[in-house]
Amino acid sequence: MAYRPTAKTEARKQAQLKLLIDSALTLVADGGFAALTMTALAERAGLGTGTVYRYFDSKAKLCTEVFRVATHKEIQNVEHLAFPDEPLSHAKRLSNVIVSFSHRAIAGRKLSYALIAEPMDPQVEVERLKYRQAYADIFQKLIDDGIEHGQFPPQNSALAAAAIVGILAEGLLNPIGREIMVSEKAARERFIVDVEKVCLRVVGVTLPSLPCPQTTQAMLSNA
Amino acid sequence: MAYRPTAKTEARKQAQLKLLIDSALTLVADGGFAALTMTALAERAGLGTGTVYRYFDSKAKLCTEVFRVATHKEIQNVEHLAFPDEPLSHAKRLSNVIVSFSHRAIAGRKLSYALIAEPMDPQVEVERLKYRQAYADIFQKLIDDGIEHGQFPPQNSALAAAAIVGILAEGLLNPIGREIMVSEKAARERFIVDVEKVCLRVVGVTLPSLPCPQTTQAMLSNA
DNA sequence: TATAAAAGTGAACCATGATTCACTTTTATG
DNA sequence: CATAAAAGTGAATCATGGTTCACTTTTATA
Repeated sequence: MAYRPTAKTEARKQAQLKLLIDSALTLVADGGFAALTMTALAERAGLGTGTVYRYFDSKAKLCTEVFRVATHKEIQNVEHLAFPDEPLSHAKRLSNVIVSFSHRAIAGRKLSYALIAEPMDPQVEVERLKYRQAYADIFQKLIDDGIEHGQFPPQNSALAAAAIVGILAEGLLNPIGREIMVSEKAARERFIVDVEKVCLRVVGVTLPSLPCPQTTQAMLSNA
Repeated sequence: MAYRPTAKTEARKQAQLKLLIDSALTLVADGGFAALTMTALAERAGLGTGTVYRYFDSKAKLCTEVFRVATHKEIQNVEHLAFPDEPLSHAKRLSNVIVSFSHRAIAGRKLSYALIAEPMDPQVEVERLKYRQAYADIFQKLIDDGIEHGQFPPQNSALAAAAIVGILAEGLLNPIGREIMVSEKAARERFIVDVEKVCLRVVGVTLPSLPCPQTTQAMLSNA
């Protein structure tokens, strides 16, 4: 004798959820997480503030979800490049990941920055750490694999992985990197090649074009 | 016939200013910038909230100043190690900087984190970028100098410098690094040595203990 | 169409923390 | 001491933005 949820209403609910998340992503992509307020979101989605709370218990939950969604694709992409279907050298795979990450970061500058570096509530901060860690984990697996196969020298792979994440974050998202991002295509490409070189050097791979002088213990002594 | 500021009152004013900055540093050092509220500061310094405003126009000004003070010493230290009075190899100087930075970061974990990574007002964020850039500038000068003297291979020194900053930030201040920081002294020392190695590899210096297999173009091809 | 469940609403409420200001206290001189 | 300038005060105010809730609208059934 009364109302019952049905396929159609369920679909609508999903659609609304998607609308909210998409709206939230848009807000973040052009104003960072700072621009993601409950009221702004409601307005952008053409809903009332209260309605947002039908879909997300709290702002923290919302941020977390938005973060998760934005992140998922990136991680997937990197994972796939790091462990592709066809056989590829470890160095090449690492290089593919770096280059792809760089291009994507350039394409979605503001969002990339928000995901990897922008200030947020501590509760959401946890998500960012997970995000960075997800990258680091993939890098570490790749490096460990490379070491086993004699492609990379033995090393602290966890640190090397973190280092690469740090380089990507600092190199691409700091003011210099951000300037490069909006510069000419050729300059950007050159820059990305340099980022690639640096990351490869981190794991102990030196490209032929970049001679690597052997350093003796003497050079490190205090003399 | 009236009041005139004198040496004694001036001294008192300076003392109050110092008291405020010291109190602010204490707050930041153990609760991060989040703990630095005007009221908390006033209370810690044993003054009224209004009084704080006699010394700092606004919270932003306060934060900026606190940041500047906290930063100054660190930068000085790094600068001096990068360009010391006695002659030292470039690799050794770089290594000294890394190690010293690491030790200091470990000693003042929370403060280091706050300075290099913690969320703040956009206005103050500018200061943090300057801080990171000040490090990067020193590294870059050192690298350029090293390249000129044939100690480091030619490379994008600006990027390499940013990379080192990124590594220090990510390597020492991310969860893994922070865990290491509170671990046993021996583990910490080992970790710092690894950080040192990674940073040296970034600029193209490979330590004898870490063989660097030559990579051929073939290894990077898609085959 | 009558009904009940769910979705939608936005003004009101609340929490936090910066900022102000009318007032008190301290200080240096005549 | 009388006075004026400066320093100190903290309750009151403001701004921002998350959260709630009494109410309206929509929807699916009998």
